[in-house]
Amino acid sequence: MPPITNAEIAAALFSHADLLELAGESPFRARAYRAAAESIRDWPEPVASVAGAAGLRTIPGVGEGIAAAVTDLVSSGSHQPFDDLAAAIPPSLAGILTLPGIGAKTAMKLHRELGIADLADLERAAIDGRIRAAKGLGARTEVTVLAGLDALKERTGRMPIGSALPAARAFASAIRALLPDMRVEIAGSVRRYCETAADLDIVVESRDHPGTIGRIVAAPAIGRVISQGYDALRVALQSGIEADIFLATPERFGTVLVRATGPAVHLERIGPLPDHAPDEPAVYAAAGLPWIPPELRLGGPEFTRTAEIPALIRIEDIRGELHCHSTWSDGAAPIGGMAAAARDRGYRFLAITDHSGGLGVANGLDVARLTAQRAEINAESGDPVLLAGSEVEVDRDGALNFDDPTLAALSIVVASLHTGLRQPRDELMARVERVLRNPNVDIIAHPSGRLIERRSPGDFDWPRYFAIAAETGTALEINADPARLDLKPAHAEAAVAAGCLLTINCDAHHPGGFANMEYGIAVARQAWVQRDAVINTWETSRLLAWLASRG
DNA sequence: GCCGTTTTCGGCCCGACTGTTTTCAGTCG
Repeated sequence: MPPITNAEIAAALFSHADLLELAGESPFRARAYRAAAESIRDWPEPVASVAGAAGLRTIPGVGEGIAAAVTDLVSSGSHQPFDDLAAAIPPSLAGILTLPGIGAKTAMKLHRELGIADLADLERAAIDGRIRAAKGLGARTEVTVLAGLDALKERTGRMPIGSALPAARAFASAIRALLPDMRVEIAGSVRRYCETAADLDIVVESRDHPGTIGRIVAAPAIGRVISQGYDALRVALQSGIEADIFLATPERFGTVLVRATGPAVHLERIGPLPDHAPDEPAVYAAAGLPWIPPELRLGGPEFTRTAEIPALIRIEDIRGELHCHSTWSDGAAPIGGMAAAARDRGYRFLAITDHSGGLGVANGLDVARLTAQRAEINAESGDPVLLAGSEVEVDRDGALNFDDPTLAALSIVVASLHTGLRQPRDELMARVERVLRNPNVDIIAHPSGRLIERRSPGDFDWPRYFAIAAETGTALEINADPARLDLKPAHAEAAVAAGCLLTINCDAHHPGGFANMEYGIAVARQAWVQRDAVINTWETSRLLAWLASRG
């Protein structure tokens, strides 16, 4: 029997966490299992080969209890307390917890009173109108369930780029360490900065394919080999992520890299690829084309708009960020720490925009704390220039958390809708219009409210949204958090075409959060955005003048 | 169940909204 992989251990812990939640155990206990599961899934080496409980406990989130469970799972594939709970509550029931509005209590009620054990049972019950038979549940719950099931069916099951790209980089580094003199490049949808990826693709330079494959399969990050050919290999990593590895001789590395990067619609437009091109520019040159950056390979506009490519925004154009958080609200670092991180990136300005009081869970600021914070911001060094701001919560009626004099006293105001995103279109649009028409509001953050693969965007009337934003001069954000990527490329392109200004921000909650800028830049480039439309590429003086000209 | 050095217990996200009640439990961000 092959040793259990990190992904399999993590799956057992995740499943137990769900069952603990259903069983009504302490939510902190369930959370502890999930935290340990994530740590183990992402551990760079096989946890099965980590020796002893003491070794296991060096993994963050793994303590005495979970180390014992993992030891059992490694030695026998099972752990008695897990099996006992799974016998009492069907693990498939956890599937219905993914529906918005259905929590552990409701799930158990549905199980006990209606015999529901999985999503399919629940769907039938909702369609038949049987959910209302359960005490405390009504017709509205049936609607919620059916809407949730619809949203679930739209999920792709792919991993977000924010997980896929770091995983690809880590795996590519591991291969480079085994093959120090060979080129190793990430390819596929990850290289193209697609918002989700099904798997990883890696191209490895090789002069001796059997020998190269022999060295790669020894990588500790690999959980098992799925299939193996002469010049290709498909593996499942310890994390459960699957990866295709393509071998290429130096003479045809470019050909293989272009093909492995795709997508098919782009390759079709290029036509037959040369058999032997050592690098990508040679492939494109053979087709009479300039080299096309991977994120622009979409199968259409990159062939007709080649002249625009050099003018597209680049990450070096970004001069600062206009949306970040500190320990004053839900950030992990004090203002000075965030400023230092921005300084390290060469930024000239940084807006501190902690949450307003309306978002209680995020330790939002009231007016008194906002005033105190402004004093702290003003006491900072001035490199980068700090702007005292706020991420102000928009209430369900479109009112902002702070009154106009308070907003006017801030250097920058970022408005956000975090709640009520499922309102009908006319209510949502009325809220947004009220916010856009407030002259104190400079930026709308993550305009659609979507969370990729987790929450659908609000049902906004986008042409109208962009028309009003263009009229009021309010900048719309491309939120670079890979869980959001909001605006998405099509909307960012439409916004600029309508005359809107944009800003690309990481919404950083800790100093490392600024590293997400590359994702936001990729979105902007996919939207064919040029630098000048993005206000945080502007010189500090121009940005300050723009802010001063507003409310 | 995990964590930490103002630790070996007490905290860990907590307040608003929703749908169902008839005064509130459950869910979510």
